[in-house]
Amino acid sequence: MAGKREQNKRRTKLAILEAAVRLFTTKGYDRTSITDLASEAGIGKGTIYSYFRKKSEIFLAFCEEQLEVTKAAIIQTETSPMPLIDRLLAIYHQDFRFIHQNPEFGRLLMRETFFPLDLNLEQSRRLDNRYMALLVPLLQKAQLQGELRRDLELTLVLGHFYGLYTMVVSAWFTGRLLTEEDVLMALHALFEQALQGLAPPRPHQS
Amino acid sequence: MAGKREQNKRRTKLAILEAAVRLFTTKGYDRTSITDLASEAGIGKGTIYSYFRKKSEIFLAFCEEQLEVTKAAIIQTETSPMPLIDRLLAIYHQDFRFIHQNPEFGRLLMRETFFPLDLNLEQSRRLDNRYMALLVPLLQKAQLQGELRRDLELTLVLGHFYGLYTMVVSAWFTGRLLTEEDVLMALHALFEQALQGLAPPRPHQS
DNA sequence: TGGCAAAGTTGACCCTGGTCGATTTTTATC
DNA sequence: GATAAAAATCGACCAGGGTCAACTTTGCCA
Repeated sequence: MAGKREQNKRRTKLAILEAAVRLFTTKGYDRTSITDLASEAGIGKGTIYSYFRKKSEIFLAFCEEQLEVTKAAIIQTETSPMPLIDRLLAIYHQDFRFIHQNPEFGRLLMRETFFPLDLNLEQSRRLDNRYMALLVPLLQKAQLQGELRRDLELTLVLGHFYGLYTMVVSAWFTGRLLTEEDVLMALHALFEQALQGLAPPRPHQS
Repeated sequence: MAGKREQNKRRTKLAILEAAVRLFTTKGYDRTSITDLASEAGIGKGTIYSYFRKKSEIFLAFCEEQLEVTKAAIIQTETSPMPLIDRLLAIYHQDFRFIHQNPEFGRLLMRETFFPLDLNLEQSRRLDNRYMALLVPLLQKAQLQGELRRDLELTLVLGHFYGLYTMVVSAWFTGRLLTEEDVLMALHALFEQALQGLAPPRPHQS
């Protein structure tokens, strides 16, 4: 039997993750204690800590799983022939839907992603590198089609949009934007601004 | 003695805050327990909770105090006659200096400000309403001087810049940007992008 | 197979944030 | 000043995250 040890480890980790899915979605993250998690997974409390360093790490792993759905949805929109702005809006809308439906998870996820407290660096980075991989091709295409300046570094462009999205989500979390509709409108306005520029159009240059 | 009660309350609250300044700056936030705080302030543990609802609230109050310095520095730059982008950069640079020097506080502050967990809503809102009050006049002036489109809602413009700033700070926290210099350069590039627009300049419109 | 080292598991334990009812202090009223 | 209501203080207590030294299982080799 090739590696009983490995096999067990994989099974235990899976059990923890499954327990997490079950308990987090029913009781919420805060209301789920490590002890709960352990007994639901049928293992001892200490064992959990030989698979995850902190509770929040379990949470991130959980989120990664949940986000696969979103990711799939995003990939779908990717091939449709719309103007860049609409594509971006569709994608971020998709993302926001998840947050809107799971505010608790969304909040914690964004907290950890943007201002990570633990040493989740690799993990948190992996999480939004996914976005990079997803969006960069889209931006490249937009460049080719003349919807986007070609002299810009795509990383920065991506950061630009992502920053605006973050700001809007934060505004929703803090109650400055109330409905899903508000969020979308604000996002649209900001993206429009970003594309057209905040400075008045030059009379004609060159 | 007009209101011994009020007097005592004020004194106690001050004592807590002073203890917070002393302990947070020497031991850090996490390493300072509520009990530490209480004994340093010369009061009982429970008393703290009749002045602050959560530990994080003490922290925010502490930050508000620390940020007065930054605020003052910002006000100074406000009257100098530079192009909008340089002014903005100066301001955010100032702000980042605080974060750079106090990463732990900066991180927690931004976490609470953007994705508040407790019911700090009023407090967290107050914190960045300050920025509004500070920056809006600057933007208005820029509008008058033709550096900024006049058809834009200033709230959105402000959100735009703030969002970009946040993104850059987050990139620093997550190790994507390493030095203070990197941060400034990225911020400059993003602001430039925002002003000029991401879309290619229209040949000539209207 | 026997036996031993390494890997993995465990729950008692520690510490901390936050609660709560009992106790003390202040104010108002007579 | 006496007294009662209201406000404020307090620390024992609780629950949860995280640690660790003892213990069990697995893999390996003679």
